[in-house]
Amino acid sequence: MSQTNNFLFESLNKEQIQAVSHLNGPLLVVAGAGSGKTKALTHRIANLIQNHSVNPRNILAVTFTNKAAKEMKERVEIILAREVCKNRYVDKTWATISKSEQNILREEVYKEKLKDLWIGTFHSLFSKLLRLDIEKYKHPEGLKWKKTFSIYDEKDSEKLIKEIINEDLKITEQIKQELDIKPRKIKYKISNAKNKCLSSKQLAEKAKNEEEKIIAEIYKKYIESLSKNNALDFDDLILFPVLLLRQNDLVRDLWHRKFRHILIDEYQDTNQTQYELIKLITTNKNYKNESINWEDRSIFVVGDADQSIYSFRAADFTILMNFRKDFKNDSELSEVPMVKLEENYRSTSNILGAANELIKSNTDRIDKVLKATRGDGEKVKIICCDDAKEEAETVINKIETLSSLSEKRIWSNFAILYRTRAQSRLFETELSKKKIPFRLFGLRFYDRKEVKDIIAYLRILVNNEDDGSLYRVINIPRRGIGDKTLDKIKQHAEDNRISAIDLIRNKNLLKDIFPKPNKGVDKFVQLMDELSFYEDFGPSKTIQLILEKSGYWEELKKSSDHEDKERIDNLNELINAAIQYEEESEVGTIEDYLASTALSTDTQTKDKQDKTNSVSLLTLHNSKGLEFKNVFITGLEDGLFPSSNSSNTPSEIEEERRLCYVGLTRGKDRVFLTHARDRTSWGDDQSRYRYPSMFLEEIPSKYSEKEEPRRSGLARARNGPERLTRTDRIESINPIQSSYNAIRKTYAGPSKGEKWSVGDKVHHAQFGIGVIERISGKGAKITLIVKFANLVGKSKVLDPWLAPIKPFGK
DNA sequence: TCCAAGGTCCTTTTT
DNA sequence: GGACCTTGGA
Repeated sequence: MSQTNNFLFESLNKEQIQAVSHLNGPLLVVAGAGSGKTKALTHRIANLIQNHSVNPRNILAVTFTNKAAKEMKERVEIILAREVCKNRYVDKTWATISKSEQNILREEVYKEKLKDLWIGTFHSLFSKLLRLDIEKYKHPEGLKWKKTFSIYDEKDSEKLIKEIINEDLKITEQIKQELDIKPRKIKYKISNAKNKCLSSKQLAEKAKNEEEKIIAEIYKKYIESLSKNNALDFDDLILFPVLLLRQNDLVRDLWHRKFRHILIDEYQDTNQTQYELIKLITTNKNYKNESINWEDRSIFVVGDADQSIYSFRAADFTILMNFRKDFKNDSELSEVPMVKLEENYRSTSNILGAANELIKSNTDRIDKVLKATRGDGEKVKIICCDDAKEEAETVINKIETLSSLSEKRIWSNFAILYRTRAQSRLFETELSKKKIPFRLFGLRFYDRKEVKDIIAYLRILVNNEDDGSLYRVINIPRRGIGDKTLDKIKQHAEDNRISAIDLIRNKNLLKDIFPKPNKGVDKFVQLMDELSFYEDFGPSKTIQLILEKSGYWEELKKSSDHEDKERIDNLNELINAAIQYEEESEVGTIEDYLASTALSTDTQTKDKQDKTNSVSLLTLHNSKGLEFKNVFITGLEDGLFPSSNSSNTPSEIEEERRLCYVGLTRGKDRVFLTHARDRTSWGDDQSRYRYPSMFLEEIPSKYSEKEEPRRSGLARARNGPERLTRTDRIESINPIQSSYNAIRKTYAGPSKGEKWSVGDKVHHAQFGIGVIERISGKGAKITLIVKFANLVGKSKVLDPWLAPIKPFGK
C-alpha cells in the first residue's frame, strides 16, 4: 500500500493507521474519549474513496447527531481537497493557497465525490430510505403509509396517546389511577418496545398483568392512529425499515448491494432495532449462522462502552461488546479484528487520572485506560457552595477571571454542564447580568409554539391525512372554530372514512355537514386552496405565504406583547433557516424540509450577535463528542447527580458514573466540579441539605483539590464571617455521615465491609428504617441495596461509607 | 366560543 | 417556578 505518499496517513498514530487502512470485513475500533476517533472515521472514508476507488454512494456512515454528520462530511471534504491540491500543483500546498482557492477545490470534491455519500443519524438516513420504499411495506393488519408521511415528534405522539386513552379506549380515572396510566409513561413503554423490535401483538403476548395488557392495546391503537394520519414517530423511522427489509427480499437485496461499506460512530449507544437494521443490510440474511461474503464489503464500528449513556432509550452497550462474535464468519477461523485507541490527545493528565479513577468503580466494562499525551496541567477543582445561586455566581466569576487571563476574551473556551435542563436557569441569569454571551444547547428551535404552528400548516399541505396538524391550526389564528364544529368534522370524517383534511376540502361533503355555510371553516379551506396553488414555491416562500395569508403575521404584529415580538423574531429566523436549507439541500422539497426540521437539534442562540464566541450551557448528555478548554460540571449532589431517579439499581448508578466520566473527559485544560449545600426544588418548601455526590469521593486527591467558592455578599451575610470547612459542615448537619467519613479515612482492610448482611435492618437519616435486600461488591467498594418502608416500591442503592445509615435494632 | 384564573403535575437524560 | 390543562364566567 502506498500509504507514505498520502497526506491521509500523516499525523496518524500506529493504531489509527491500522483502523484507517482497514479495507474489507468487520472491524471493531474501541476508542477512548479524545483518542481521535473522528479522525479515524473521516480518514477511513477518505481512504476508501481515494485509494481504493470505492464509490461514495456505496458508503453508509452513521453518526450520533446531525451536527456530527455535517462536521464529518466537511472533514472528509477537506482531506480529499488537500489530496487534490497536492496532486495537481507542484509548487503550491494547501497551506499556501488562498481561502477561496481552497473553497474551489472543496466544491469540486463535493460535486464529484461526496454528494452521493450517505452520512447522517440513524433517523435521518432511514427516513430517507422510507421516503423511497415505505409503500412497499405490507403491514400484517393492512395498515398503510405513503411516501409523504409526516414525522411526529415526542409531543405529537404523546398527544395522540392521550387521545387514545381518553377518547378511543375511554379508560376511566379509576383505572388510570390503579394501573398508573399516564401518557408520558405509556409513550416511554411503547418506545421501548419499538426499540426492541417488538410489535403490539408480541407485547400483548408477553403481557403478564392488566397494566401491560392495556399498554399493548394502546400500542396497537397508536399505530393505527399514526397510519390514519400517515405519520411515523422517531422510533418507527428505524423499526419500519427493519420490518420492510425482513419481509421483502428484493428491497433488502437492493439496499444490501448499495451499501457496501458501513461505518457507525458511537456504537455503544445503538439499540436492538438499530443493530437489527445494520445486520440486515450488512449480511442480507434473514437468518443467523449463514456465512457472510465480505468481498468489497465492510462494517466498521467505533465505540467506547465507558461512554454509553443512553440506556434509558434502550441503547445497549453489550451490542458493542458482542460485535466481534456477531460478525464473525463461521466458515472462517480468524477472529474479528479489534483496534484500541487509548492515547488521549485532549486532556491534561490530571483530568485523565481523575476520569480513569472514577470509571474504575464500574464493574461492567472493557478494560481500557486512557494514556495521557499532554502535560500534568492543573488538578481538578472541587468547589462546595452554599446554595445553587452561589454555585452559579462562582462559576461565572471563575469564567470571568480565567477569560481575562488571555488578551482576547474567548467565551467559547468555557462550558457549563449539568444533569437536568432545569439547572440552566440560574447560570443564564448570572451570564445575562454580566453581559457574557452564551448559548443554550438542546432547546430545540423547532419545538417553539409559533414554529410548530407553521410547520403544521406545511404538513397539511404535503400530507393530506395529517389531521393532527389540521386540528392544531384550524383555529390559529382565531377563525371562530370551536369544539362543537371540530367534533362535527371529526365525526363526519370518520363516517365517510376519509381524512378531515380531505373532507373539508370537498365542497359537497362540506355542504352536508354545514347546510348554513360555516364562515370559519370556509375561510380555512380558502386559505388551503390558495396555498396549494403555490405548492411548488419551496419551503421558505411557502412559509412566508402562510404567515401572510393566514393572518398569522397580522395578529402578532398588532400585539404589543413582548412575547409576541419575540415570536416575530423567531418566525423570521424560521424563514432564514428555510432559505439556508434550500441553499444546502440537494432535494429542496417541502417534504424533505419537514423531515430535516423534525430531526434537527438546532440550538437556540440567546445572543444573536455572536453565535460562535459564547459560553456553552448544556446537559451532560448533550456534551457527548464535544470538547472545551474549561469545563464546569455542576450540581454534583446525591440525588441530583447521580439522579435519584437513576439510583435504583447498580447498573443505573454505573450509567450515571459513565455520564460523569463523559463530562470529565470533555475538558482539555481545566475541570471544575461544583456542588451546593442546599438547593430548592419544586415540591420542597424548604431547601434540604444536599449530600455531595458519591462521584466526588471517587476521585482521589492525587488528581483533585478543594477550592473555596467565591462568596457573594448575600451568602456571606447569611453565613456569618467565619466559614466552616466542608467536613465541619457535614459534621454539624449530619454526625452519622461524618463518622463514616472518618472510618473511610482510617479504613485498612475489607473486614469493615462485613458488618452488613442481607436481611439486616438499617436506619437512614433521611429515609428511615429499611431492610438490606442485596449486597454487591466488598470492602471499600461495597454497595447496599436497601428497601425502605417509607419509599413505596423503590429500593435505594447506597454506599455505606457515605450514606447516613447505621445498623438498626441489633 | 373565548379568556382569565387557578390548579396540577412535573424534572432525568434525546434522535 | 413554569408549562399545561381545567374550569367558570362573559
